Parts: sequence; structure tokens; C-alpha cells
Amino acid sequence: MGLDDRKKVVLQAIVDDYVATCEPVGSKSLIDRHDFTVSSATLRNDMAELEQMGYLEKPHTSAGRIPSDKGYREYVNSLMKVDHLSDEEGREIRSKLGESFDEIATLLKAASATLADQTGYISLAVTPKLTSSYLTQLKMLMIEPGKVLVVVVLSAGVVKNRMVRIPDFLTQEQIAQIGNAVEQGLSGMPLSEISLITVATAAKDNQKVELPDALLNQVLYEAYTAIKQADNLDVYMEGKHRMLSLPEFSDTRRAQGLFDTLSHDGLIAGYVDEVTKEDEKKEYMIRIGQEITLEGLDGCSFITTTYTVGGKVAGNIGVIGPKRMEYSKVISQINFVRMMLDEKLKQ
Amino acid sequence: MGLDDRKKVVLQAIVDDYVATCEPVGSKSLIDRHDFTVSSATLRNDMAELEQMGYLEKPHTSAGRIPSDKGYREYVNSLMKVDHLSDEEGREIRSKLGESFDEIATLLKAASATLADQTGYISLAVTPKLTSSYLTQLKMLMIEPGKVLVVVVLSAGVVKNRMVRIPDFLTQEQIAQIGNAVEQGLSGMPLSEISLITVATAAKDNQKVELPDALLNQVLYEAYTAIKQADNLDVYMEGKHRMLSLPEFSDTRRAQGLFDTLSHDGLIAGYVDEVTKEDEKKEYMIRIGQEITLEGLDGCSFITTTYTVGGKVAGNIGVIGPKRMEYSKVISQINFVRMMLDEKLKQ
DNA sequence: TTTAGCACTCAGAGAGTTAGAGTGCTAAAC
DNA sequence: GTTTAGCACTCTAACTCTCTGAGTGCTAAA
Repeated sequence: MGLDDRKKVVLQAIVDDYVATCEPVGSKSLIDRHDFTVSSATLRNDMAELEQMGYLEKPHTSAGRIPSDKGYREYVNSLMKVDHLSDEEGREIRSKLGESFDEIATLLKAASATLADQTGYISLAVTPKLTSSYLTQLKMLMIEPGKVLVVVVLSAGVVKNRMVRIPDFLTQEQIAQIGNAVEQGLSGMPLSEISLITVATAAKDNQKVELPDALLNQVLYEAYTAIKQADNLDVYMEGKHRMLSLPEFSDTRRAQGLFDTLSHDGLIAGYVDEVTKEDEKKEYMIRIGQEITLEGLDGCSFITTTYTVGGKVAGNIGVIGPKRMEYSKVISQINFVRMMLDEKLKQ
Repeated sequence: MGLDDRKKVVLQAIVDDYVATCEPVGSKSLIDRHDFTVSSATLRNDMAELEQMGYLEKPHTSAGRIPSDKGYREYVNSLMKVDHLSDEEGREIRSKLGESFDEIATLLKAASATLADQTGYISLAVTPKLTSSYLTQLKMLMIEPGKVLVVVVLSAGVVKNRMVRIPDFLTQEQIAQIGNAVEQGLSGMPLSEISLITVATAAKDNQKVELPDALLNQVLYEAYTAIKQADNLDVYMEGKHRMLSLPEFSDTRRAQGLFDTLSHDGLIAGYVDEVTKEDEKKEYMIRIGQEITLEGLDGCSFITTTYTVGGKVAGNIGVIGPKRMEYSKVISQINFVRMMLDEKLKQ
């Protein structure tokens, strides 16, 4: 059932050619572009068999062949060789991510931009998954009477803030006290365990100021929603409009379908998460064409990998491009960026 | 030189028809769709004159006419009637912006999303222009030794924060003290007047803790850059990909050119600012086709207006669509959203 | 198993035709 | 002086027809 050696070479050559030209590959042009020791007739036989086995497709009877999803899958799994990044590419990425970033959001934005520039496809970076992280700080800052900025700092280095409204006779001191009490009670607690009840007990156990229960609860509720809101994953996506120059998206309806889906950050983050779980332990995850369960992305391929914060699995970075993608190049680029992120996030 | 009454009606009818169909308008179909009391031959004469005067264009000899930039300009300036929003539209917008927003950024995002949904074009909202606003608060929060979150609050209600790095032996108390000193010295000062020197004198005049000058200056420098960074305008843009379904952007290269330019927030914010200055005192600003000096936007029209915070001129909201835009509808929608923003930002 | 040879297929490019919506112009009517 | 009917003219878009060439599959010989 497996592919014999020559068929493997043929399939590989076809994928390579199609990636380069976006045109169906015929037996003759295959001979021209590669050093085959057999004739075109032999290739034709092989190609017919490869088609029968589902690795190739024909747009129409008298055209050349293009790889099917299964063909790309085989190529990705066992045919392509992931080569090292060229020195120059490495240098370029290094220079773009070289400076020091004080906030994880800024770093991820830069990583995403770099990846998009480098690959020419759509890049994305997702903030660390917070279920695995815990609260380290909670500060409440009075901005004006009745308005408080809640700053939430999480173990993965994520800082989020949210403006909330509170009764306007509360003083900066009272508010700060409550914040401190909650922080003391909850710091180190996994986000998943934080609930309105744990917030309340934390506050009551550690608080020094006396406040009527109803009033206190109101403030605590706001603190709680601020913490919960910090749980949202942010997605930084770059390079979308570059897809418009690819022949596969010259039909604007396809492009629109793609963009439509991509504009829902939540969908994308959720899908990345799903894929990460499915392919646990893999160095990188690849989904090709119909394998992608998101609407509008069935003409694309999706490569993601996971970066770590302080050694723990955290968020994802990835690239979305046409199925006809330069897989090995993209993989080595993603890997390199991942490496740099890991390094910068080690502390 | 002016247009006689019938020519005005003809031009208006042609713009209306072309907006509705995106197809060149001929004399016969004009008669069919409108109640003219004259014959098509007369209209033909009028149309020929309108063309000569520059209000109309022909895609080719035997086609109907389409409005030129000048034609749209005339339409917008004196032909169209800006009608009131339908009750239903008003209700819809009101319901989308009805809830209360604690942060100006959130409110602007919602306004932008509403405008995009409602018009079907590209919407944008720009944060308040900060040159006219002043610092109200500056807080420095130690996140971990060596890392401080600087929170800058401006008079227009804008809250920004930035993580900065400082020597890691400084304590939370010292940092907070410095923050307080700067805040005391600068609060109420217009952003434009804040410089490294004013920051330094503010700190030295109000500070209680004693610190070596070099050390203090390092922290002050970070505070200063955080304040200056708060000066960046943010642009919230929505609905870009909707343009792909318009016939004028079925050519992906046009769409790509547009998207390319739109991805540079700075460019857009700068242009909006420029237009606002040019058309000072106007209720809304309109730029049509070639009037827009941004690359890639010459097939578009751009409508902006200004919202106010606390009664003072502040930021902008706007819509970008094809030249063939439903001007009067969009204008009334923008106006309505502007009104709602003003109301919500009155306090 | 490989290859040469050959008949067959089909998309895409180009040429020719037609239909129809549009124009401008002229001369008569109002 | 406008307005209008009438007419010849123009040009695109759609359709058909043909042709080319790259590609195929099959057969029979090497």
C-alpha cells in the first residue's frame, strides 16, 4: 500500500513544482524541470497510480495534476526536508526581535509582524493560555471618584487592566486596601479556581478597613469581572491583505470568506487551542485544506507551534497560507521565532 | 456658469441611479426610472453639456454616463438632501451604544463597530487628540523588582499604560513616591508643554525621598517616555473586508492597494487630522476620489466628523466607502453616532 | 518493467457575429 | 430658442466557432 521510492520522488517533485508555479504539473514539464532517469510515459503511469491512490487530482481530463490534501499531507509527513534557516533570514529575524520588550503583548505583536514579513503569509500570535497561569498581582487605582482602574498581573507576564465603576464616596485608601486584601488572598491561585466566592473570602480574611457588606460586595464583583476578563486570549494577526495577491484568492468571494472568519479572534484562538491539544507533544502542528474545520479556511494550510513562558507550555504562534505553501521554509521560520520567544520569556 | 434647474435634477438622478446600480446611466433608462416631463433627446443634450462642464464621464463612447469627482462634489454640496435617520435605524444604533462604557477606548470601538454594521462600509474612530488635553494622573506600580507599570490618565479620559524597566533595587514606595511627585507637579499641564525638563523639575520640587540624581533621572526618563507614548492616536477600524463584495473592488489589486494604506494607522490618523483642520467649523468633512491624498484611496470617498469630550473638540469618527456611496444615509448615521458619543462624553 | 507511438480530450485563446444600449446630429415641431 | 422625433453610428458584452497545444491513456514492442 505504501509508495515505492520513485513514486515518492514523483510526488515530491509535483508538490514542489506546483508550489512554485500554481499550475497543474504534466509529465513532460516534470521531466524538463527535474533529472529523471525514466521517460515521461513512465511518469505518466506513476502519476495515474498516484491519482488512483488519492495523492493527486486533475482539474480536468487533459490537464496536469495538482496535489490533493492527502498528497500535501504525505509530502509534509515524510517527503519534505525541513532545512535550516539561511544565515541571512536568521539574522533578519534576530534583528527584528532583538530589542528588549517589557510587555508580553508588545513582544507577541513584534513576533507576529516578523513572521508575516518573513513568510509573506498571514501570521498570528496568541497570548498565553491563562488556565495554566495564576494571579500574581491585583492593584486598584482610583482614577476619579467613582472610577477605578483594576490592574491584573498574571504569572505568564500578562498585564491587563479594566476601568470599573464603584460608588463614588469610596476613597483611594479604601479601594487600595480592598485590592491588597484580594491580592494577598488570591496570589498564586490558578485562574480557573478563582470565583466570586474565593474573591470574597480572600477579601474578608485579609481586609483591615470595615465596610458594609453590600458595598464591599459591589467592589469585589467588579474586581472579579476584571480578573475574569483578563482570561480572554488576545490574537495578533498580521499580513492578511497579502493573500489578495495570490492567484488562489483572485476570486474576491474566497478572500472575503477567509477574512470573515479571520476577523473572529475567538474562533481562531479556539481552533488553535483545539489543534494544540490534538497534536500534543508535537514540535509543530499542521492542518491542511479540509482538515481545517473553520469555514472559509478550507483552501488554506495552517501551521502552529507553542511557545513557553518560564518553561511551561503557554501560547501559540502560527502561519496561515495557501495549501500551496512553502512548508519547509515556513516551518523553519516559525521554529526560529518560537525559539527566540522561548528565550526571551525564559525568565 | 451655474447649472440650470433641470440640469441639477438630471445630475442628481444620475448620481442616484449610479449609486444604486453601479452601471453607467443612459438617457433612456433615466426616463424610465424617473418622472421627467421632457424626452430622452433633451436629456441627451443636457447630459452632453454636463459632460462638457466636467460633471459626468463616459467609460466609452457608446455607454451611459457616470458621475465624475466634480459631479459627486456638486451632488454632495448642493443637490442631495440629508434626510433624518429612520426610527428603526436610530433605535438600532441606540441599542448598540446604549450600555455604559467605562473607558473611552471601549466606547470608540463600539462606535466604530456600529458604524460599520450600519453603513456596510469601512468605519473608523480615532482617540481624542491629545495636544489639546492635559495630564491628570500618573501612577507608577511595581509589578516585580525592576519592572514598573506606568499608568497615564489624560483629561480627555484616555488611560494608557506602559511597562518600563528600572533598576531592580528600587522599592515600591520609592517608585510610588516619584510617581506622585511627578503627578503633583504636572497635573493640569498641557501635554505639549511636558518635556524631560518639566518632568525633572516637577519631581524635584515635590519629592520627599532622597535618591541619587543619576538614579532618579533614569526613572524620570521612563516616566517621560510613557507620557509621550500616551500621545499616540489609536485608530479603531472595522468592516474592511466588506469592500471586497463591491464591484469596484472585484479587482484584487485595487483592494490590496486600499488595504495596504489602511493598515497604516498613523497615515489615516494624520490625514483625518489634516482634513479636520482644513474644514474647521464644518459639521462634517467630505473628501471624494482624487481629493483624497492617500495612495490607494482615490476610488473612495471619506466622510468624517468630530466628537467632543466635555464640550471640547476631541477626536474623529468617519466612514470610508466607494465614491458611489449612499452619502446622505451615511452622513445621517455618522451624525447620529457622533451625537451619541458627545452625549456620553459630556461628563 | 519501461518506453515509443498514437489517438484522443479539453481549456483557453483568438476571430467573427450579433444584439442592444447607448450616443450625436439634423431637421421639424412647439 | 427649446424640444423632440428619427436615424445613422458606435462600441461592449455575449455567443459561437475554430484551432492550438499541453496533457492524457492505452497498446504493443523493447
